[in-house]
Amino acid sequence: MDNNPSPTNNKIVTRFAPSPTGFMHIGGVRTALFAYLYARKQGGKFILRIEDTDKARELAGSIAHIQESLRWLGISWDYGPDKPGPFGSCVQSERLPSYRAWAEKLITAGFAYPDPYTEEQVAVFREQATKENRPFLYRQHRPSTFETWDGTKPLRLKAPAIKRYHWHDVTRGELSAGEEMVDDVVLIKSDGYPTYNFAHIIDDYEMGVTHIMRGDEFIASTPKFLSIYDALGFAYPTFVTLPPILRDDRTKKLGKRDGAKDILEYRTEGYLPEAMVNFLALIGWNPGTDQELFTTEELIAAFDIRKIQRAGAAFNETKLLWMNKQHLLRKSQDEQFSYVLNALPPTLLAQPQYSEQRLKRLLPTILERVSVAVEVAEAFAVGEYDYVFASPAYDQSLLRWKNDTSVVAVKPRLEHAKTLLVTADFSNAETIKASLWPYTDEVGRGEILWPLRVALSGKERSPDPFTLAYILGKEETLLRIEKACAKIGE
RNA sequence: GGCCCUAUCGUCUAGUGGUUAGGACGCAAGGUUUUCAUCCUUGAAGCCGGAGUUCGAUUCUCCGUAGGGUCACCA
Repeated sequence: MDNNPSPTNNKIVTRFAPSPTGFMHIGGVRTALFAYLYARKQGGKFILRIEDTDKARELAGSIAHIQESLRWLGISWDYGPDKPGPFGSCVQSERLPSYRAWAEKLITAGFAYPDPYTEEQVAVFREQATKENRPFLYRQHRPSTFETWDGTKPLRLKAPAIKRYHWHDVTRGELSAGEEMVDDVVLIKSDGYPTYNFAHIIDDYEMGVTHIMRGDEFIASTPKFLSIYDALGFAYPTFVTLPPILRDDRTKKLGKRDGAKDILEYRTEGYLPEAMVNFLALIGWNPGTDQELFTTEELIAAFDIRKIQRAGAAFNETKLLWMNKQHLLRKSQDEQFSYVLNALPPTLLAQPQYSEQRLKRLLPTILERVSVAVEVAEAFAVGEYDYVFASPAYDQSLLRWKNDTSVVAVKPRLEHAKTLLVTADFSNAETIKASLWPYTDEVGRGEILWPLRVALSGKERSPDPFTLAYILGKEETLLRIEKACAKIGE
């Protein structure tokens, strides 16, 4: 139970325990994040444990990939595959003697026995149960006498009690499940590796894990776990069930088979790790206030497991985009500049008018139109900013303001604007605007601002002419107006 | 099929035995001294259904309904 734990309680230990079977997606990362946030909030420890007890499903490179994913997000671990703890390795395949020792104790105590059946025989039992529409229970076939375990057969738990189990869950309250959920589960497989059921309990015990955060798919099997705790004589840890993350359409849980992306793909697309962390924290948790934008430090300070949601939540990429933009806008100018620069095609630097200064002046314009780096790349790929780094080529009829009958009418206005700009102060868009403003009042706003903007950008849609003039600088601005005027004369 | 979990705008969510049910994303309209974008304002949009308890239920209870999970020598 979570009885208002002290913020300096060093005894809090949480863990994230993935199996190295591929990349990490949103769901796994969110579980890791909550365990991390809680440990940091409580001043406790966070362990990254690798559950590699299924050799068949293991995928080479997964461990490194998982670590890279967490590091990208700033989720740091106190003990992990690269940092053993006082309890030894954080990789289950390196902890086999420990599982073996506990298994022997259970055998001695009469709580474990070798499975006398072949896999085929057990499969027949299971098919029979399925055919009869009842849950499969191995213990209904438990042998009356136990053989000696030679390590070649699966070792099973002899469930210490066939009963309804009750337990407390921080987010779900009082839970229970009937005896049909209690069974003689496999503890050690015939290949000598422990099952998840057994190994995670031994590890959590030996590593001093106090709070277990995990998805709600584990609620159903909790009675099986509790039987094992009881047989081993371990006290139960605190259970914290996390709500599932659902697909966009809410039809099912987000999973790898249903298009869940590798979390590192978001990095490739240019999402900021702090935005991703902020976003994930708010799926299934809330601070109880209206605050939505958090730094990771703020999340740690605000995190409270009692505010974890019960219901499943859909993953909504549109809001992630918005959140990324908010975090991007809060970055320093230097950080924003390198962010944008990294997203740009290398060919841009070869553009005739490219300069760092011009790109820097363009920066606010870019950032107010995109949310993430891939959109920056896309904007440049479709030529949205071509005019900034090369003289625009365009149809002169575009220069005509809608109130003018002919494009010729705008020429004298552009020429006058040019004379005003010759003496204008170009230190920013506002000063440029000030020099032009009286004249726009005189001839009409659209009458001069539209053709001026088109003369500078060549585009139907673009930033305002003052901003454009500032980005281009005085020399280039005057040159482009001149060119536009010349074009009208043709 | 058994067992278990869940249910507030389209989405993420706040909230209470009596509230005009609040915020955010998205959407729509208007405005911010031309267009696009930004920004601001406004708006549409919700308590799954039925009983019960109660003076009063979105809130508590029960029954439905819907969705999800689970019943491996996977985790």
